[in-house]
Amino acid sequence: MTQPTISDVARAAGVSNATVSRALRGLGKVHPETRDRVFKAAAALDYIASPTAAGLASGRTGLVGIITPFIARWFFSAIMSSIEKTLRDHQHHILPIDLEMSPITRLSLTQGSLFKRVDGLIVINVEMQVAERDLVTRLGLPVVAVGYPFEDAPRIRIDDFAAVTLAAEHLIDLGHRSIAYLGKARSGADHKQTPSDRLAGFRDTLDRHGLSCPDEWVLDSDWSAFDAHGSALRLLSASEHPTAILAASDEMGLGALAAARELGLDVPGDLSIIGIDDHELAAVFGLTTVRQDVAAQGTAAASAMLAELGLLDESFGGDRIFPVELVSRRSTGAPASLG
Amino acid sequence: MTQPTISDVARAAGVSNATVSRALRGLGKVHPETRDRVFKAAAALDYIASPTAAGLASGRTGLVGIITPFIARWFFSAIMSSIEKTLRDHQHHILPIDLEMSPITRLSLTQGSLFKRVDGLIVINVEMQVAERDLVTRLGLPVVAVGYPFEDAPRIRIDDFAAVTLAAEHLIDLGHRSIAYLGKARSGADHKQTPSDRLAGFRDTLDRHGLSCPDEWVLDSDWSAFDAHGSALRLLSASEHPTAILAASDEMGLGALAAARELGLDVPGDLSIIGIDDHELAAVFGLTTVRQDVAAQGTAAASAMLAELGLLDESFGGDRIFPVELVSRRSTGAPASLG
DNA sequence: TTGAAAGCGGTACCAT
DNA sequence: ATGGTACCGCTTTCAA
Repeated sequence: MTQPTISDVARAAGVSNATVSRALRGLGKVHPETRDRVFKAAAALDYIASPTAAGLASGRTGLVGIITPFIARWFFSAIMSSIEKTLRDHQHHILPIDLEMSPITRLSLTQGSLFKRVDGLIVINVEMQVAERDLVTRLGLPVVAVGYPFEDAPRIRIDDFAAVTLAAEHLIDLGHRSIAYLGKARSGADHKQTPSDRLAGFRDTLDRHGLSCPDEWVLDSDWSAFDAHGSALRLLSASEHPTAILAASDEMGLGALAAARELGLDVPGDLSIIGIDDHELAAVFGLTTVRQDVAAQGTAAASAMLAELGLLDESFGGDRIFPVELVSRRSTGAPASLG
Repeated sequence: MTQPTISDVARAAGVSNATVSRALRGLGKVHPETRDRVFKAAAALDYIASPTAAGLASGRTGLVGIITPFIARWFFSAIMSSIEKTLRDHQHHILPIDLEMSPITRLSLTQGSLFKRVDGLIVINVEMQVAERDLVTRLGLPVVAVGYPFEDAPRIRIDDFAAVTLAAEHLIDLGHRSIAYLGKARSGADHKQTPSDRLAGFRDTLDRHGLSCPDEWVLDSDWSAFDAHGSALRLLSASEHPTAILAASDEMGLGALAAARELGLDVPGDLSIIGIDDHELAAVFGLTTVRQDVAAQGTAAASAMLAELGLLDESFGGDRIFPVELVSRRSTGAPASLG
């Protein structure tokens, strides 16, 4: 029940604690024979070093905090999965914080012990609060930002503006002139950079093409499929509705798709729908979208963190903008009025 | 840059380290006036205790490991979100491990430092390997199981067998006699308890009603919507197909729904589809399903862990089986042949 | 109620 | 290449 410590291994191998430590961590400067004895002794005792003790002594915990506005949504769980796997390959663990419904609880990030128990922070699409930035600075914590920028920390992202542009121009090229937008952020959301960039891109593209979009066709959403479904239902039930909907995410696009079918609209005949992301279900339901590679972004974020921690030869830094790509499927086509 | 330690606070408050420690943790046995001085000093210095040092000294890290077969799938990300929030309310953090694609890497759980850095383990729907069970025992780590059982650890789950029974009988009640099943686990998956329980429930229900299901109507799946979509497409393209599909999860049910629409089948006229879970998109697409409350299960799992750690007054333990409920929507109805 | 001091289990610098 | 030995910063008896 009582675990073997480094001293037990040292005694068994007939060497000092220091040597055991070096040998087990592969620090060189250890005679191969000694190294062998140490490994044998450690194995015989089923020795596992205490990460806590090592952390206290070395100042490195092997933990990376992940701050996200949601855990349970497509982009966030997908990127977390990929970050976790990459970090684990380098003996690091993630310590995720789900900000959803925690406007107040964020105190716990600074007051509580999160920041003091991690070696670094990956911040996914949220803005750090003042107290949080202060503490990060004071602790000298390395930060990697995904989406929303953080000071001059390395940043991983797609060009949201360009992604929407791609989506909007796809619709425009098909002949659509009246296009609704689904996914304007509600005020107070923690998650806002992506929503606002995408909306800006939409407006800009319409402008450049001499088109406009009435306010009532720019739909609020909390970015859930459920909420989007309701909004789309309302939009499409009106006497006059647009010939296309650009949804700022596939989850919302799927909500719109379901709404259209529910109302008996032909897609894309009566209504074209395009999303952004390339959610697994977009392919399944034939939703046209602008694809981003989330797993690659996760790997990049994790690598950037490892680099910040000096654990990688390569160095990252700066902005890494991942490409996006139009994936044309069955939910978009020329408006029937043209056909 | 150099952080204040407990000694700095002690000095500033004119008391000993021990008193600071007690005061800050609210351990009673501290004079209110002293307590005040300590708090003021701590605040003035922006003192935050080192969790690592506290962990080493106390033997408790405040970390709970979460072992799951996937992070990026509906059930798993949803329950993780809820576990994280509950645990965080009690000053604990989660340390998730994504087993997906890591058949070998599981070594890292024991060899690597996961088990030695957590106070307990929540194991979600995976079977622990021998080395893992051994280590858990040796370390005396408390375990809470979700779904797949672990020795006599507290267990949180729904009755998968009953859930499928509910789904199958719904179809049978509607008049279906030829029902396909989607979601037989492929061999080698880490995630298997739920798949096998659900399949068993399906077979049993059919038996009890004197029905049978040919092998080619029991479809393999890795439980992704994408894979299910492909299987359903194949099934429904055959010259003769069932009047209903029971999908072992909503993600798969949605895949089947998309396939049916793609082939121009009327749902539920030509084909009824029922899922299990009540995924957000099930409501959106009108998929009939058997609902389970994942957030409640997450809260329960977290509470059970806190109880195991002696941090809660109430005690959990034993099996907690959460209720499921049929949610009838538009994807199921009587088979056309009856109408 | 408070303080002194011995750990907790490693790491890393300084010698040798 | 190896050993000695101060820490790392907090918790927890044991005494006072």
